[in-house]
Amino acid sequence: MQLQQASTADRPRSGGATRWAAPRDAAPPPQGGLDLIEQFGTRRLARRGQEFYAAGDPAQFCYRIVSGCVRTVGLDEDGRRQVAEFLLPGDLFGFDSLDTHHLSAEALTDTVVVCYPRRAVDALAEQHPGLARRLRDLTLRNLRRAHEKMFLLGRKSAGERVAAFLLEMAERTAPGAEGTHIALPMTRADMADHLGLTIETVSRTMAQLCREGAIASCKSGIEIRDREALANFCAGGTRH
Amino acid sequence: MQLQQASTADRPRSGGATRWAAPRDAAPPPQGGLDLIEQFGTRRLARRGQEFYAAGDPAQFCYRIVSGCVRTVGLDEDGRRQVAEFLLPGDLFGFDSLDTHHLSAEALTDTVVVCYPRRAVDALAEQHPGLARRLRDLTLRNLRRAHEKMFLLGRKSAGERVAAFLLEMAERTAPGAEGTHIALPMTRADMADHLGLTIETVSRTMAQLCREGAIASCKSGIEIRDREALANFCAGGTRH
DNA sequence: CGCTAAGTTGACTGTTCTCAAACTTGGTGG
DNA sequence: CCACCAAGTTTGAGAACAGTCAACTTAGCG
Repeated sequence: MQLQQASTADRPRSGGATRWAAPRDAAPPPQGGLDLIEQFGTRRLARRGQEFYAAGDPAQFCYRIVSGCVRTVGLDEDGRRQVAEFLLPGDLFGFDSLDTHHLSAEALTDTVVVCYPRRAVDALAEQHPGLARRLRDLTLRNLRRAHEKMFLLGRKSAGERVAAFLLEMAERTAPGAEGTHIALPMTRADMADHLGLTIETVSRTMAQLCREGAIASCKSGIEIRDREALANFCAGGTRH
Repeated sequence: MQLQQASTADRPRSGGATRWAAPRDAAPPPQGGLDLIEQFGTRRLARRGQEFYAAGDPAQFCYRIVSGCVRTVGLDEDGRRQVAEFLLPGDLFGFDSLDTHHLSAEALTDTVVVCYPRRAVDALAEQHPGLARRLRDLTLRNLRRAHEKMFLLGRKSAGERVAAFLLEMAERTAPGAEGTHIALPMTRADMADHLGLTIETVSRTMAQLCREGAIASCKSGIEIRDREALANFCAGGTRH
């Protein structure tokens, strides 16, 4: 399942754009100090289900998503799973590692990434304090998000978790828009393992949100019908 | 409740060592690139309950604990609380912030810290790539710990959470030692808000661990009686 | 067109929460 | 020194939320 470098490699500006590089879902290259690393980026395609790296692997590469969706996953000896994050076009991953990755990263859909050798990134950071700063800020933002997620997992009800998740996905894919279609490329099992619930509870909760008119379910996604109601649900919809 | 700078400030090497600077619980200054910032450190005493900073405050200082114990806390509008971490001598905090702190930090006991101005730390990091690297690694380790905690909160039972917490505290205060006294300077409420449980559940679970002989409770702490049993409890003690 | 994986729904169980009361503990002042 | 008080902790009984098990439906794919 490991990503094949040779077979899917693709020069950064090579003319042969595949359908994965279609402009409508392509994420722009990063701004700020991070554009320095762009010269070392290599474009790659990962098929649905392919693994970018496994937990414990040496951290050789970091990635930026151009199109598609990726999940980072932790697994314990009992087979219990925790999906740390879902990553969308524009998101970076694999930067948040020391010598080895402690989570695995897998493509949820066919995904195009730009891939940077860590060695080059680290060397560049040595010379450019601005880049080093950006990398630290990136990690700090991830840490902040992790703390918010800890709060979600430790202190929120099933309803609040699902509603918060849907709002987050909506915000990330179509900021501010109401009534638009939100793609949910992950399975119920992925959502459950992300939210600390079971697939049945996720399914039931989404059914309830439909019944109450907050969302409508389309195929492989939802539509936000009543953002207000969803946000409300976030802060104690089930609790009295 | 905000920490008073003037009244508690204390020059780094001033002779007037208070009882808080007693050598037996004093943590050594940091090694690696981090010792560079030591020249800017100022020693301070925070009384039990005092706040180093609140969520939303501009991030002006970062801290290293010399003795005592600190908690970082997130609070939401409903009054629900999440204790992100407990910090012990040698631990650093306040480094994991962007412009503002997103958690508050409070002293659990009378605590001596060394306090570094962020402005100086950042400026130093600009000039010393090694320090910048160390700061990023520090944040990365925090992120890794946050991910482990997410797993704990999302996927483990009450028994596993409490057992894991006690083992973690044991490991941090007396690595490898069995039968030693482990201080627990936090209240049951703090533990509950850290583990995503209620005080009653924490209390009941600890009572059960006592009954089973894994631990014994001393005043304001516990003694690990059977590390094996505790570790066992960690990985599915209540589950079949 | 049937196979498999994913999703839904229902009935039931159980862990954890809630509410309430009794019980420690530590500090304060008479 | 002891009584008192407040804060924290323990324990119990019952309720509720989410989990488990199982049947069924739907969707995707050869």
